[in-house]
Amino acid sequence: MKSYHHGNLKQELIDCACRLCERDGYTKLSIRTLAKESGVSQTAPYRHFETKEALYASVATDGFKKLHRACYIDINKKVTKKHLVEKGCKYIEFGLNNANTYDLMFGTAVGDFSNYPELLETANSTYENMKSAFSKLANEDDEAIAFKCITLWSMIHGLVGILRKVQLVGDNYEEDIGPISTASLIANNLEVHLDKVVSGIVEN
Amino acid sequence: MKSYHHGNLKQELIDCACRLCERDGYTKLSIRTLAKESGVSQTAPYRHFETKEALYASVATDGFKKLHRACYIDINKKVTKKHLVEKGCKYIEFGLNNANTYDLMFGTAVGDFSNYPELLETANSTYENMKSAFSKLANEDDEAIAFKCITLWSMIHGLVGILRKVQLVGDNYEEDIGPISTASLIANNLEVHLDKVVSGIVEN
DNA sequence: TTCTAATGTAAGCAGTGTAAACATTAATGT
DNA sequence: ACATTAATGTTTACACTGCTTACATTAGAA
Repeated sequence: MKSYHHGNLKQELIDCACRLCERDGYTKLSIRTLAKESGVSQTAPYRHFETKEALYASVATDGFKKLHRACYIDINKKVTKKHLVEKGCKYIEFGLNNANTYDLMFGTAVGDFSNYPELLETANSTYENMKSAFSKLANEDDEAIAFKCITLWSMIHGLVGILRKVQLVGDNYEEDIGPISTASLIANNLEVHLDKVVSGIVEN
Repeated sequence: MKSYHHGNLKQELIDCACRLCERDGYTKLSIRTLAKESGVSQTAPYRHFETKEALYASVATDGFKKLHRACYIDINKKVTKKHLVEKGCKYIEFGLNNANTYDLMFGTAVGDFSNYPELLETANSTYENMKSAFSKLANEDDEAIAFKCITLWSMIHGLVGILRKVQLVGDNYEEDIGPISTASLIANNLEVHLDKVVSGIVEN
């Protein structure tokens, strides 16, 4: 005997969307199947998400929250280079292990974050934390710090993209030391690799 | 008096698709409108592209060709660090100026390049050229070179992604030295920035 | 208890990718 | 030169999509 009102539909839709997006990729997600999954009519989701992009924004927000948790550096304690390396690894692991969600977060499916304040704020919180970490590590002006942030962030972000892409490219590029084996090599020695990268930035 | 057969439909479809993908983003492209644009029936494109993904693959291939042209380093002449910096800039500029095509090339719209031999080959040619450049620059074993390639590539690729994303994130994040202004600063001083990055890799 | 806003449903529109059956024409082998 | 075949085009149709509109139910405020 189910009641007319669901009671907790919005959250259930988000949870379900997160699961399906990560499992099948966000392009495969349809509002209709999502509604069916929650045992509700086709158009019910529109009471909670004006457009599909808004739904995507919620999934992306959830992703940024998880990313933030995985990479958070405690600013109250002493910050070391080791922290940045370690959390950089976590970031990359998140990107590789949640590839489809990562696409949603950094792709163009959600056009302008400004339209989704929570998404904007959550996305920026990761950046802010990184910035604070850098400012704890060395005494520099804001511009220099922001510069280092963007640099490290782009390196980490790029590594996620390339490692994924190179593996997607498939097996029939069978050189002895092809990009695939090299990528695996890096992926399996992330810490070593990141240590060099971070050193280059910190000791700039 | 147009004839039943178009004559050059495949190429026209590709050209048109490239244009529309770059203008509106590949998600907005539909096979039907593409057909209409070429004055041909809705299903005619399927004689030349088995699926929409195959069409995307053609657009991506075209993109990689352009990218390759923009970044090509002549291996027969002496290769210097300056070349890598310069071509790295070209790469980033390509990514920023052809953002939608770039998404198609490095996103997940085309799942496995192995299914599209020309795409695979074209995509790898850029990598190969970079590898050759590195091997000309210093005498090292293949693994070390491949390593440097992936490193530089991921840094460049990441910079494209972050610079774009940060700008997408919008204006209402109005710190004095926020990520947006910093990103612009980097974008406007690409050569300086890349010089540091490349130096770090070359003099590893 | 009444009224209103929030949340649900039903029906339907315009658009999509793509499959199947058929039409026309270019290319090819004898 | 002509018949056959393969390539390339059209028509029709299916199942699916995001989203709109009009209406139904109900929770919570007045």
